[in-house]
Amino acid sequence: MTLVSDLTDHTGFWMRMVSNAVSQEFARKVAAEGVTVAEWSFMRALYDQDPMPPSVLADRMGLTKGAVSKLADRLLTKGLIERTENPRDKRAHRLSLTGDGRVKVPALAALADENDATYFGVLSKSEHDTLNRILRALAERRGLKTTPVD
Amino acid sequence: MTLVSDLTDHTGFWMRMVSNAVSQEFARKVAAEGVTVAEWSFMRALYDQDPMPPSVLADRMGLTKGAVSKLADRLLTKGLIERTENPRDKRAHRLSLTGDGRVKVPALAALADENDATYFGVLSKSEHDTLNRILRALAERRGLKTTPVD
DNA sequence: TATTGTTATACTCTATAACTATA
DNA sequence: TATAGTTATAGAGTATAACAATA
Repeated sequence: MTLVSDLTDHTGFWMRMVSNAVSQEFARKVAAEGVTVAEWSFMRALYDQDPMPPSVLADRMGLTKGAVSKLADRLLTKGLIERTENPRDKRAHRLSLTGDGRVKVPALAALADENDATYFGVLSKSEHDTLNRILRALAERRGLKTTPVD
Repeated sequence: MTLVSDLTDHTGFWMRMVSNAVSQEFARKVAAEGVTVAEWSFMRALYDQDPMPPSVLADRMGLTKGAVSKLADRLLTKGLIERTENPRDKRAHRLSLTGDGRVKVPALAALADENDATYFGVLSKSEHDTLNRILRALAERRGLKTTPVD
């Protein structure tokens, strides 16, 4: 420890380094399927509960309404989701996966599995379990519950 | 584990979530000092070795030359660094901290210390050591050696 | 008036590629 | 021609705020 702490003295530094590497590699993999990581998270959320209003999706993903609108626009252009009006409340919209979108989700999930295995497969079972436990504890302690997308 | 793996099945998901929270909180703290996280990394690198050509800084930080130029422009405007010509090779430039910039580094380092303590202080000593060890091992295994900035 | 969404604007981070000046 | 750096352009991610339509 020098008088002025070094960047590498911080756990946050190493976490950011590893996290960025994992995410960037995953971004490259999903790019081959024509989507970004944020779009994958968006589609994965709809896969479980579909249709869903933009407001709920924003809450789930920890994004603003504006950010969700922008993501939705891109996915609409790609033909992966649909946007329909709610007849009961014409202010409200409903987002859902198209057939193409629904087909794509398992392929993207497989890429996520593969990416995780590549990065964390070098750990022993016990190390991997410990890492998962610590990360979940940290997330819970800070009240994190949204989906990070970058 | 469902047929299609969930986002939360992946260690990468949790790491991204925690890492983003730590980084975003740190970004808010350094914003109060008028700089971004990328600018802090930049200044911290110059604090140790000053002056330094943009090309070396790009290599250290894992950024392109263009990205370094842009960051340098912002720090110049803020009066935190200086850019001078190398008289031996007039293509080459040298970047160094100004007096103001040098004074600011220890304050920013203190914020980094504080941020790390806030987030990881909830872990036991043994957990914290294990986390550090695993993160460094993962970084080393993947050949990571640059400074993440986002 | 309050709420749901979209649109406009802006800024950071980052990359690629064109360009300038010098070697 | 090769190299150091800057500038131009672009796209993702994100936020705030103004706006439109509806309740």
